[in-house]
Amino acid sequence: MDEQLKHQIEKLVPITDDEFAFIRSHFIVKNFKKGELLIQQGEGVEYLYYVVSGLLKLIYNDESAKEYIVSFAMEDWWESDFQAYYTQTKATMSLQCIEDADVLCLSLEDYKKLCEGSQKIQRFFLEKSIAGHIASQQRILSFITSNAAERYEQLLKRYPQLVQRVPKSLLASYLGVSRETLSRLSS
Amino acid sequence: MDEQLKHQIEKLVPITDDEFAFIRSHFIVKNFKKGELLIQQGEGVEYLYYVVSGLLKLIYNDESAKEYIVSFAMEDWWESDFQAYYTQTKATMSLQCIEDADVLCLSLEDYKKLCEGSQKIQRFFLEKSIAGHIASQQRILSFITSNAAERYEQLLKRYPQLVQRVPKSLLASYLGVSRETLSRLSS
DNA sequence: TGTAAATAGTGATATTTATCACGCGACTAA
DNA sequence: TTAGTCGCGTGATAAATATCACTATTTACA
Repeated sequence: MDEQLKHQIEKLVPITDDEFAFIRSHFIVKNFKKGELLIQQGEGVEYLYYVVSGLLKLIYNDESAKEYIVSFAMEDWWESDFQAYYTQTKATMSLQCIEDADVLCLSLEDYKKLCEGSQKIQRFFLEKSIAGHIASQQRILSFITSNAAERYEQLLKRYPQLVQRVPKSLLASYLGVSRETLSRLSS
Repeated sequence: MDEQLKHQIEKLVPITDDEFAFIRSHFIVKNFKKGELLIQQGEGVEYLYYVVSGLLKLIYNDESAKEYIVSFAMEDWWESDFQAYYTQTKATMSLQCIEDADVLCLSLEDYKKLCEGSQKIQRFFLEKSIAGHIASQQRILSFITSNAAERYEQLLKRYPQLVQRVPKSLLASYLGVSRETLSRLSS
């Protein structure tokens, strides 16, 4: 678990063992079972999560309780309701476990200490955030330029592992189409 | 112009005059007329841009040269083809001026020097990047949960200034609908 | 192991949106 | 001034997608 986080960081920023020990000391470990909520819409957001293993979904429930998938989070992904986390306001989304998961949790307080204490981890978060922004923009472009069939193709190409692990109804929600329409695309 | 940049930074991170002078020295000023290209799809991306005045559009052209609006950039916005800028690869999008604009330009080399030389500006970029990521996620949510009419409403609420300055055909492209459909919504 | 829930497919139909075609007024540059 | 482009609206029609209803199969778990 520790090795995984260290490796994840070192993909972007080389660090010494001491630096890693400092970084690691700010996280706590948690385990969630399928169906459990890490973040609940309407409540506070305590942590930013790093997924060690398992699979999560970031979802939004509208007034009629209909569920929309904003994002998935698999191994090595960082996830939270960022808006609520950084501003310490109530969550507008929920984060739910869809495969038993081990995660590392970072409170906002520890996040700030960490960034102050380590220029390198701050740079890591900056690069991660930029990568996230670029990925979001790609997904927006997909919505603007492509129909359901094309978006599904792009998803298959981009996250082939995900498609194996997630029911199609969730993929449909992620793509912004009804599950029936997605079902008919395959044929 | 300098005051504007300084104010923009200080919204997130307080800085001294000396620190600002150091930051400012890494930017160069450019001016663009309506229609001019700051970034051209297929070519290199020299700069990250800070918009002092005017209005830009970040666009993607598909094979049939159809144009899609990925983003607008007005006063105080930071814009580029981030993917191409950070990885120094060819642009997959174009950045075009739609109202005469004054911009401050930051090369990748200067960006890196700046981040190394100033912890504060790095934190500024981190916070800006996070904000951008959150905004993108909101827009994605809008695509997943809402139809054209609702997305237009949300745009009106979020960027009322923009709607005044931009032809509806461009707004339609930004919203991912045809101009005809957008036109019919108003009625 | 048995039962309920979850997943997936599909037909029928309604709704939304795209596309093509056209007209009109405003602005612009020769 | 005048032709040309641009922005915008709108009708007719086609295509894409949503919705509702039902079934079959698989999966989870008590």
